[in-house]
Amino acid sequence: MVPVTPAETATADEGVKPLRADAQRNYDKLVAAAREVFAERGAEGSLDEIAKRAGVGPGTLYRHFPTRDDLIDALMRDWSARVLADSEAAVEADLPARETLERWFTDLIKHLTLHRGAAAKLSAAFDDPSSPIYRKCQMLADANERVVGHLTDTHELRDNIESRQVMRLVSGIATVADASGISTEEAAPMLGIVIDGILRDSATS
Amino acid sequence: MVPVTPAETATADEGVKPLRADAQRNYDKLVAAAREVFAERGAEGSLDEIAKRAGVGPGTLYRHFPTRDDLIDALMRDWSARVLADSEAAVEADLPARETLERWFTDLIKHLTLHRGAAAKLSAAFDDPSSPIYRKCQMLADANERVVGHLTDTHELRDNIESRQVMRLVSGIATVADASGISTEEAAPMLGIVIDGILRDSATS
DNA sequence: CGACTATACGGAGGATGTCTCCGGTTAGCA
DNA sequence: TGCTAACCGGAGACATCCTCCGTATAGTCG
Repeated sequence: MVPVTPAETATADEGVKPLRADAQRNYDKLVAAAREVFAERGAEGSLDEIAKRAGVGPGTLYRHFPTRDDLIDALMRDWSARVLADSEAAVEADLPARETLERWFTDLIKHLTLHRGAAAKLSAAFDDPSSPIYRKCQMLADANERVVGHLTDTHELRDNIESRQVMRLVSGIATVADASGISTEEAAPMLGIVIDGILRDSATS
Repeated sequence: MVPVTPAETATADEGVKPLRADAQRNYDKLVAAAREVFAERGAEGSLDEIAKRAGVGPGTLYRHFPTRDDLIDALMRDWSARVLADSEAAVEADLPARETLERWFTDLIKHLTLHRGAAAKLSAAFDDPSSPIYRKCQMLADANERVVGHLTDTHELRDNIESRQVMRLVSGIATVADASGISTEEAAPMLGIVIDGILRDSATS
């Protein structure tokens, strides 16, 4: 089990005391248990269950993670890096605009549906700076801006397309797909409409 | 307080016994209380609180409405009629395609965000025939099909646009707008993208 | 009108989940 | 080895969902 400290999460790495050995152990066990439970039961899985499965009291869980979102935030550590990588890959592949978008949006939805209920949580936190996962939303928005911005620079998108709105739109698709249990492939037609809606010269089918 | 019986909800009106007078009274009080609580606290408001506010025991609530969605269904009685009317009005206004869609989508979002959390519930029930509000989703889908189908008939949309997908897409926008607390006006750019994505000759801005 | 019965009421209480408080424990250090 | 700040853990207060069943009453029939 790779030790993962809160320090790694913090933006400014200064001033964050290292955890005591036992605290670090429990922290890691909690994150692992949370990953399990959220995978099984979705983002609304029981927190006491997570504590129990980590072999730890509820108090310990709440000390490390005051809110549910703090816990979700913690288990999205490496997630950010993957999102970033995918957005860069999409730009660098240098495919035609349509394919770039198809690829990136598919990735985006994959990341948004990390587990059941995740898409809804991310969507909700998108405009709420006080949310513990707000930072993750910004990551997503930045990654999306990288791809959309690139296509804007090459004049392949209509004028006045804001990446923020595109981000919201795709979040919406992910949320609906997640909530109604339809697969990523089944969501493709919706992505197609959005792509047609932002591409400049989108040949009338 | 206008008496509203479950009979009015049922599709087939045969075989539904009329309620006893006291039962009818409680039914109405529960619907009124639910309307209040859902308006205040959203679709996740406490059911016990609704019972209490109706001056009725929890048992009575659960007898009339086995699930939360049955209750939500009940207080959307006249809602269906309004949705229907708006879709017909949109078609009959006979405006240019873009304006027709702008108008209809705005109405649609208004109906989907009946109260906080409603959009998410409707989105989730869209593909779940066992849900008590599935029927309401079909209403919505039919109304949307009326508008989108009309524009398809007049060849104003791209080929292969399925009204079902459009419906999902707009539900997604409504869900995100609701969850992140952005207003209907702020959602307009997203609707614009969708409209551009389905209109045949959508001039590149 | 009085009695009978199907129907409906209501609230006590079990099950589950969230979150806190504080007496007891232990890691790290001198 | 002993001290202390940091940490643990679980009892329990509180909220919410939902059920069960003894009690009450509306509607009906003689």
